[in-house]
Amino acid sequence: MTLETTLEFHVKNAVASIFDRDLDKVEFQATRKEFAGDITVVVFPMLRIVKGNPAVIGEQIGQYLKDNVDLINNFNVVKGFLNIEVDNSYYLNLFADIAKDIKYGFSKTIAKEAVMVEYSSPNTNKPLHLGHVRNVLLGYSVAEILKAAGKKVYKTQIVNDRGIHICKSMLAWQRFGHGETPESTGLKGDKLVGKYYVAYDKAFKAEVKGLVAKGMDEKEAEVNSPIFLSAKEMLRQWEAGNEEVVALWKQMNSWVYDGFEDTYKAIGVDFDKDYYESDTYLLGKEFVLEGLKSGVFFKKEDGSVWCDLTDEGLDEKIVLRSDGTAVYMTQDIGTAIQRIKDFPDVGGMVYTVGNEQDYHFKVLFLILKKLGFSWAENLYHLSYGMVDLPSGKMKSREGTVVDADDLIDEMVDTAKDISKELGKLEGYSEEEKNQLYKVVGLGALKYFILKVDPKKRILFDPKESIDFQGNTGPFIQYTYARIQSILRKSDINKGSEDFLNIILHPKEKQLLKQLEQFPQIIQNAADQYSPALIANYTYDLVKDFNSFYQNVSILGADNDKEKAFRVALCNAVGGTIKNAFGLLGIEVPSRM
RNA sequence: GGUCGCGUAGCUCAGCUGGAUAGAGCAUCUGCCUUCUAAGCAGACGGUCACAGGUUCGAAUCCUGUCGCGAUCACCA
Repeated sequence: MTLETTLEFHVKNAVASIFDRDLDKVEFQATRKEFAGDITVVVFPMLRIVKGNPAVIGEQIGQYLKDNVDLINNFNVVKGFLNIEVDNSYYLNLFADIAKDIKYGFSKTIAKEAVMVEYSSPNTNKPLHLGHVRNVLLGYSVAEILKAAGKKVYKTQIVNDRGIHICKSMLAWQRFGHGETPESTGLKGDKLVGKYYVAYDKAFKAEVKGLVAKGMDEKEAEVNSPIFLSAKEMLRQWEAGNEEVVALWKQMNSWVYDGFEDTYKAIGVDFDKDYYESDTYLLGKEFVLEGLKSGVFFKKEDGSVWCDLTDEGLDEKIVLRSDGTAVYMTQDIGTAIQRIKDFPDVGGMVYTVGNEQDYHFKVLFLILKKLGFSWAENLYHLSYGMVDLPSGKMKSREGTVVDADDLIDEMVDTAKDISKELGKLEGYSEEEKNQLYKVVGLGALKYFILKVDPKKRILFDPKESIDFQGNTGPFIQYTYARIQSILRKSDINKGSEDFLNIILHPKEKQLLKQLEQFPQIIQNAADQYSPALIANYTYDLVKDFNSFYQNVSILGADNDKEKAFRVALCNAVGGTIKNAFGLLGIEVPSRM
């Protein structure tokens, strides 16, 4: 039972006993630090039930609690706020439970019904950039948070492997590539393919320019450019199953997948199952035709198929072109259905996709409901804000992207520079050092992105480096390393000590209050699909720890019992940092 | 134009379903390494919570309108 539920019970009793009235709810908040007390009851909302002066009512309730509840030592009333001082024994009992639980805060049960979390939906014509990094970090973290909150989770990605975009790269490679491969060039596969996507665009623009010079209208020139027509023809051949085209498609996509795999590995994320649009768009078409029969969709004169959403306040939406080919919506319908076929225990899905697609997912979910799938009630679009540069949106074709691999390398280099300057790694092997630089560099990057509310856009200025001080990943990692150092030096065995009559230092009590909140924070983060809540909580915890660390001597405590308690407290805080960061996909170092 | 989102310190961000004098970090300035890692601690400076109304005992938070920024409204994905 939490402190609030216990107190709620007693406050209700107090009101019943003093005023002969029944309260349906008691409102709590943390006591502001300028007042004495640990938790505060807000009296104002009670005035509807109990008439009178809030200060007087608070006084009466406070006195009742002090007289009747062992847990409560003292109280004071400021305006309508009843500040309650809770006996140390409550916090020490709480600590006894926390200390022996290595997964403190995590749900002890796992739901039978699973949720599938989709994150990352890359196109196979270019490398991953900072926008993908945010997507991947968010999705991975939310998946971990849901697990910690007791959900069964499958992680998945959807690879957009078919369409005109990849044909453009293929065509350019055929024309200008001279048979280049990742092996022959030493380039990562995705980088090589991306290079030809850019090459295509360059050739395309040159052709358009030429046509415009000959007097053609620009729009017309774009549609009639020979290289664009060739790309379209290649797509037609692909859909017709032309062997040579399909072979090239497989070849170039496999290069890209190898490249993606390296990047995912560097970031430290994985998937339980990959889906490819080339595998699911046909299933989507099937269900569109079925929906046409059942009246969910209708056909226009030109043969295109639509869904009428005007009753829901939206427009009509196309689900199949007049030539019978699939659109984006078609394959998303197919992919969703395929996933439930593959994993029958999935009862809902989370789509981690940028907020530019809010409308698309609104429509997709409505359509799936109309098709009558029960799981369609439990779909959630984890919509996140774009990552923009000072110059505006990132554009692959114009080369204004922050490449994922480059960014990771830069972060690791920065970590290395700072670490060397500080020179605290005596005795570490080169390999251990390099491993540490990665942990810290990635920690800085991941925390930088995850600490902000997912729905807000992020402005990333490549000229300003990501901080390693203050509210950052490295600061938290550093605190963890400090704790490990203490644990290494302490000769205490962290057995089940009895700490119940320790006299708590205010800094210790503050830490225990902070630890108390962790389980609820995990639940909130899961309910709101927000890693930012975990990040901010961890920062608050770490700030409190550092204040404790700097103001209270741990290994120099007055007696062994106190020392043992402080070491155990360090251990609990360290474990919580590690677990919380695990939810963000961030590792913690034992030294730094 | 319709719809959706955002607007908090010079900069980057917190602020839970309304509660006390709106909090952190960075930057600037002060102190603190003969004691457990100074990527730290303690402190100073910095605010008309875009603006105007409304609801309420009480509004950064809820409602309406205005302004600004962004996204979206394709037989693109």
